[in-house]
Amino acid sequence: MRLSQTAEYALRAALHMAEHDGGTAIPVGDIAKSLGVPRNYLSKILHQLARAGVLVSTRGPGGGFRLRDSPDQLTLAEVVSPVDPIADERRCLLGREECSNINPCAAHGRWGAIAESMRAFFFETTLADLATRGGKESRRKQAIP
Amino acid sequence: MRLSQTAEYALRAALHMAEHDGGTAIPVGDIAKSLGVPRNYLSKILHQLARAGVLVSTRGPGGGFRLRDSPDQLTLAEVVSPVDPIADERRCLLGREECSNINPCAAHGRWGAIAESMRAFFFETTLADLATRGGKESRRKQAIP
DNA sequence: TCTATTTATCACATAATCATGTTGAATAGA
DNA sequence: TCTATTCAACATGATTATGTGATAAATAGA
Repeated sequence: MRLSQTAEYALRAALHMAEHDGGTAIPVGDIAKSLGVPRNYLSKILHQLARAGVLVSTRGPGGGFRLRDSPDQLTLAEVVSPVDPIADERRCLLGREECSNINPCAAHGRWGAIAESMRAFFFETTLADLATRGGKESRRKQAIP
Repeated sequence: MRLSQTAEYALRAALHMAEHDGGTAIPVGDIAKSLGVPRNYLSKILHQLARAGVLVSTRGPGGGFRLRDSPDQLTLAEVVSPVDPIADERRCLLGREECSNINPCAAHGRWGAIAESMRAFFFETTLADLATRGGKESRRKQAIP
């Protein structure tokens, strides 16, 4: 009942880039060392994010990965979804086919509210919101007060 | 970001038993057929629940599984935890060591509220609350309005 | 051009999850 | 006691998640 390891790495790496944002690319090795996560594995994850358009990769000396957009324009959902199917369609906690929005099961309403708040958190929160570096912590919308 | 397949099976099976409660044991085969899940796999899951004290198993003709307690005395957490570590300690969404309740990261507070509501849902909701069969839908506490 | 740096990609290794099949043990009832 | 029923236990396989290592490709700069 939590983020996959992969998604967690992706999020922490993106956050690290947001916090050390300078428009300059950061090598995988540096990020891996900072976060204390396996280098090669992180490399693959960042590559996935690059293919998804969340990051930009540059090869060769001075290369590395950087965020495609500014941190206040990237939601957690955008970072996580390429590696972990977040907020999927079936809102029903149980896998019941007979349960839908039209004919909801008892869990539907009560769990639905929680699922919705989770969805909102991932889709409304930006990297800038979570970055610890002081300064311009602009945020988009605020679903959770 | 959802229950494991195993936990979902456990929950659905327990719910099925709550809805067909008569103090009588139900064979795995019947439950598996009703839920449309693999029989042998469900058997192992129910066995785990029995060892955890959530279910009682009876062998031989007329045997099967039944709930140890009445549905309004069994929380979702009790059913799910034997097969899926739910609501674990680390409240921090990211795996940051430097993040604790004393020195929280930016995600901490906002995500913490959601994590807490999830925890409450699993620990305060009983099988009776989710059982669709009409009648005595007694509930313990109501954390989520 | 040559070299150092860095991502991209491929091939595995390992463990967990998900699932199936088979056999053994217990038990109710004839 | 015999038999059908049912859980218990074990072995095994498939798939996915997680992680490692080696090599190829790109590129900046001397």
